[in-house]
Amino acid sequence: MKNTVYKNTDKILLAVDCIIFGFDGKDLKALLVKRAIEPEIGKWSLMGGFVKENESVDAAATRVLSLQTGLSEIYMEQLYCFGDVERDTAGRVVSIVYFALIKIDDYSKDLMKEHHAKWFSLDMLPTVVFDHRKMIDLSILRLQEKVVSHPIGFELLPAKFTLQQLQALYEAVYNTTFDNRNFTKKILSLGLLVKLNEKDKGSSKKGSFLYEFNHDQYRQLNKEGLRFL
Amino acid sequence: MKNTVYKNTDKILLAVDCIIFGFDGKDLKALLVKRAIEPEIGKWSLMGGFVKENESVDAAATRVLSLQTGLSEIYMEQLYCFGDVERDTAGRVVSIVYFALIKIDDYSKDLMKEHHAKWFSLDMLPTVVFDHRKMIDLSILRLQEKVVSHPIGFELLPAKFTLQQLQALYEAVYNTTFDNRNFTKKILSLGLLVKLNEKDKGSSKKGSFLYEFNHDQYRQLNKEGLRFL
DNA sequence: TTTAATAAATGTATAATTTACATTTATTTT
DNA sequence: AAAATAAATGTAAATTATACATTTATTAAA
Repeated sequence: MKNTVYKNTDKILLAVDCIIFGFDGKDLKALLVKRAIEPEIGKWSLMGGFVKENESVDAAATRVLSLQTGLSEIYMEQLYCFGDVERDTAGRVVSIVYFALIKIDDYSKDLMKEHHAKWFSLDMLPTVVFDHRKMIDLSILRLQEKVVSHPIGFELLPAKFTLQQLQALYEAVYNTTFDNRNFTKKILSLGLLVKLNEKDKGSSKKGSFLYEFNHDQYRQLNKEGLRFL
Repeated sequence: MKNTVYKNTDKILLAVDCIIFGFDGKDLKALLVKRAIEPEIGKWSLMGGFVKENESVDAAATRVLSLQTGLSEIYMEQLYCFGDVERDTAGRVVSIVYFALIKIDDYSKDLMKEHHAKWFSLDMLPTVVFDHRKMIDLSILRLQEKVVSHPIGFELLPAKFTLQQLQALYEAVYNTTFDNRNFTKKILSLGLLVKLNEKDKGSSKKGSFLYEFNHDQYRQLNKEGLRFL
């Protein structure tokens, strides 16, 4: 496509950066990579790339994510456009940031090595390039807002999980603790969970029952705009 | 600033579009203008303009808004980046959309004529260019989310207003009706409003008391993340 | 085989919040 | 003085949220 009509206007480099959250059963983590190009090569960074002229911004984000994680069909949404003139020290680049939620085990160790990627707990993040810290901070806020009305456990937990894991996830997101009786009561009352006839024996002698999400009910609640905690 | 490092990447035209909401005491309205350039010249459109190479995206939005409405220091936030390849029929243009809230009377009739602008009730919107309808729809959703936790009355109502006006605003945003006893109770319990010793006699023989926002309490609640209705 | 150890599962009473609902009040006009 | 009009106001019932401790299932050790 040619810009036949809009003459003499300033074209700008457009990038996408992706912040990827995962949950290891205990902590919320963000996936960072060692930056592969100058400037700041080798420093920790969000996954990013440039938007091509014939590519939608969404497609660019999907491409970057897929290229670096090997994952597709993951939960992703646009977060914010960072557009300060001096945000990238090497030139004018406006960045559209996306945030994604993945099941931490879906991301293969091989790809991790290949792209020099590493999971960091949110309270142990290293220094990152440019304005990426601002991006991460904003994404954590967005995640918290999101969680209020969207059952994100879906995206971050394995298909079968225990109530303990689910509660730990919510506690990690909100950085707080909940009374487990009240938490269980509330979550179960939503009809979102299906109790399985299977136990996870990993963490106790008694074992704890595994649950699955009820996808239909999830979609229903998403539409109606439920309110979680 | 020169892009000295990033070679051979695709630069893209960046635009900002602004959706401006106002409230006339009865309906929520959006401010549209007749598009001043080709293509689609003369059609209804959001206010927009191109981002300059040496200008932040935020600054571009502020500039566009200020240029066309004469207003500064108005409530504005970034909404979303629309980045489909074919969204603008005349070339590749990625648009960052902002949404703004203004007091409807602050926008002078003269400027309105000068820029061929017009307020439209949200349920009587005309056909608009490109993907502006999607932008408007998304902004209405955002406004509703916003209202849950932010006292936007501030931005949309005159400094002195009646409880009736405030309730009408919330009813317009949510497109519903509230019981006026419960609404009053709830709003007053937040300590957000200051009752004045003045009445507005415009709408009844008895007249209704005017209120002001308590700015300190507003900021406080904003920080704590209150929950409205 | 009994006992000890461990984490999972569960219930109830109280407090807080939300909802539903109709009458009285202040003022102006006739 | 009476009628008309919209504003202002309270209470009881239902729902939801909170605080809080014991019992249960299972395994490992005695």
